Amino acid sequence: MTENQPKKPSKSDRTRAQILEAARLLFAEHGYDGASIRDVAAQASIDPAMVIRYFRSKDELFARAAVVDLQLPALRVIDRTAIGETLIRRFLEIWEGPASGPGMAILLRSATSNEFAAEKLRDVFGNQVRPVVAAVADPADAGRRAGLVSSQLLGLAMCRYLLRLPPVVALSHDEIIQCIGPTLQRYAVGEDVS
Amino acid sequence: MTENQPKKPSKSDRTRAQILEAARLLFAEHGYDGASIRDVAAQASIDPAMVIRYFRSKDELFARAAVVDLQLPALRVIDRTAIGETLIRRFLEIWEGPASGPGMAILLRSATSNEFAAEKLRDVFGNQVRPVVAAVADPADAGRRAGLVSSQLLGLAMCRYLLRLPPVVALSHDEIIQCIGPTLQRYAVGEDVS
DNA sequence: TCCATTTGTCAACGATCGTTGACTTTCTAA
DNA sequence: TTAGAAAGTCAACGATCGTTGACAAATGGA
Repeated sequence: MTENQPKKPSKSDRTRAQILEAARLLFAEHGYDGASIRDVAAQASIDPAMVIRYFRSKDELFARAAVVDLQLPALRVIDRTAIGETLIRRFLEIWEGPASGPGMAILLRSATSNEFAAEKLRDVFGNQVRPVVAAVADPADAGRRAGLVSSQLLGLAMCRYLLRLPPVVALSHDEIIQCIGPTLQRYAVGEDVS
Repeated sequence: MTENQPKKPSKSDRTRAQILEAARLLFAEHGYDGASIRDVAAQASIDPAMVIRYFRSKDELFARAAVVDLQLPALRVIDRTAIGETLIRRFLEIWEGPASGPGMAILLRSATSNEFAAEKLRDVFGNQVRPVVAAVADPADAGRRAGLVSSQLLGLAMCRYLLRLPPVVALSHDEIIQCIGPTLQRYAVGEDVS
């Protein structure tokens, strides 16, 4: 036994990983409807039947592929004077950093026409974004404030990564931080946001 | 001849209008892929073949349905101290007013997985939003400023009308104007937006 | 009234989709 | 070495899709 994992070093769930990686790539690029199981199989150089064998259905495959962890809890101990800049910096890491996967792209790409993706995306902002805002603002306002923050971040993602609006794509990281950061700051802790 | 139109008072392009209305409703609700020609035909209480007869293909039907006129040119003569509030008020009229159709919803619903819709949406913000911003700001910055404005407006539309994020849905018109207006104001003419 | 154009109906086509089951190959443990 | 499980291959199913063409009904001007 070449043990390093808990129980199974297991030979070919590398196939499983290949399928999942191919699925995440294609779902992020073309959405739930636009990426067929046959496309995923071809991308993974494998038989379409194997996709169903490893994941029971396309829905289940999508559910496995659309996993998002923004890793925001670490921001709970942040000073409220820099929450806006911190949020937008984390946003750029999530979308363009090497570590984070295409989870958010997968959700956002399909959320407009797939109710499961939409619900999952609502969960992300309800369970991951909102707690962070609640930690720096009056918890009674956290809902609205997190919603405002989400509207700006989601719109930026739409314009820059999905719609690829040229002037938004052209923005440098510093420009984004300088332009969007203050907006998020105001949404999160601004006093004029009733 | 009961002439009022140029040539044809024409009896049954009311059918044509019925089909188009049904298509706009379903495209706005379920997107390009989610609304089939058979669905549109059923919604219009008509045979699926008629949809193809009146519009040559589903693509052409979508192109006819996805027509958007934000009617922003009237804003060219606006004082730059209230451009933010003016924009967000117009936004609410477009999305919730009785006159405006579901054109924007149609585009936004499909733009993430349909390249034609994406290109059309880029056109809207390039040919309709950008000129307005260019009229109140340095034309050299108009591209970036219009992009920022678009990111906020598009994100708000996503959260409120498509994703239906509860805290964003719950916002009143006055709250939206109070929260989003200053953001748009800063994006459009703010001095710290390089 | 009659004929031609328009308008609508119906069934089917080819393609693609998710999914299934039978089959063969490969690997592993006794 | 050999039996059995695991991994992979293949063809096909039923459903849905956009689209087409043949045909019937309705309409309207001569």
